Amino acid sequence: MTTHTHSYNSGEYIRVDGTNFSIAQISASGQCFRMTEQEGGWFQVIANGQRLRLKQEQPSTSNKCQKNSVILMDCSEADFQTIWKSYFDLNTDYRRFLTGIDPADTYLQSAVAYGSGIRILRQDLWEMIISFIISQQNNIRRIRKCIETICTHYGTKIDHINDVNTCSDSFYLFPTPEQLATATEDELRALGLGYRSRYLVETARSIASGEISLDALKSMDYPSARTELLKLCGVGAKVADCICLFGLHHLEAFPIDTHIRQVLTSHYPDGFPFESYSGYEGVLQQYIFYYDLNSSH
DNA sequence: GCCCAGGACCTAT
DNA sequence: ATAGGTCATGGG
Repeated sequence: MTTHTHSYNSGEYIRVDGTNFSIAQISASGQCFRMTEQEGGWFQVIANGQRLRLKQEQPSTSNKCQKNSVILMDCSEADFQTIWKSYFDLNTDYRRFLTGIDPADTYLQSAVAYGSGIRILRQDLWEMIISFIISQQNNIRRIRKCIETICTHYGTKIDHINDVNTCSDSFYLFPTPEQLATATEDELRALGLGYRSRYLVETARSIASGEISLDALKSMDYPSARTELLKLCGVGAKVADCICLFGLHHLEAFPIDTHIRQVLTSHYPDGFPFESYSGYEGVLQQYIFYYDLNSSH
């Protein structure tokens, strides 16, 4: 992976080469709900207290393999090195997870080939807790909508002024535990959060009060963190595993939702070979999920 | 109208 | 322990 810095009228952007990384696949993989497609092939993600714009350049040759494409990120070299490189988990070589699949497992081979370019992002723990409480018995489109709603009502507004044409451009950060703890159940229900409103209020207060410590969770191994997360209202086995995988980067967490359960029963009637992929089961889970959700096979 | 969407809680056995 | 009913909302 190599980077090059370029400047433009009011800042600089980074060209990243050789990442084996697909923005579109990450965006569609249902792990990062605040990563959205914009016009002209650009995406944006709001994370780490800021907004990043990014775009994948199509390879000029007829080879459309995204592994070798270039990614543009609207940020400084310093921010890329200290923030975004880690956020997108670009220091991890995913080939070691994907090249050792059992050749006889044609379904998993297909899933891994279909989703090559997906990575497990290193997202904010608190944001993952709330996001995946909202995700239960819900579809991705409405999950995104619900999250944007609580961001605009309880999160900090960030204003950007475009010097060229003086049009304002603003976005909202994900609310802090303290900010969300000011919400009432009735407020959230009025905003369309439904029966999950009570879960959000109680969990926000558990975290804001320190009853459950985010820092403590970050220092725990997977089994301990999972057990601790199950104490939160609205967090069951599946949501706890999503939080462990996406918010704590415990790659051995294997969330079993409706899609995964159906794949396991139809393609692995004798059991999924977890032992063969010990330590990174969750990476494969995400490839199976993406494949099942988007390939329409 | 019915069914489903990255399930969890509550209650009754 | 565990099985069944209930919970909001929006789209197909």
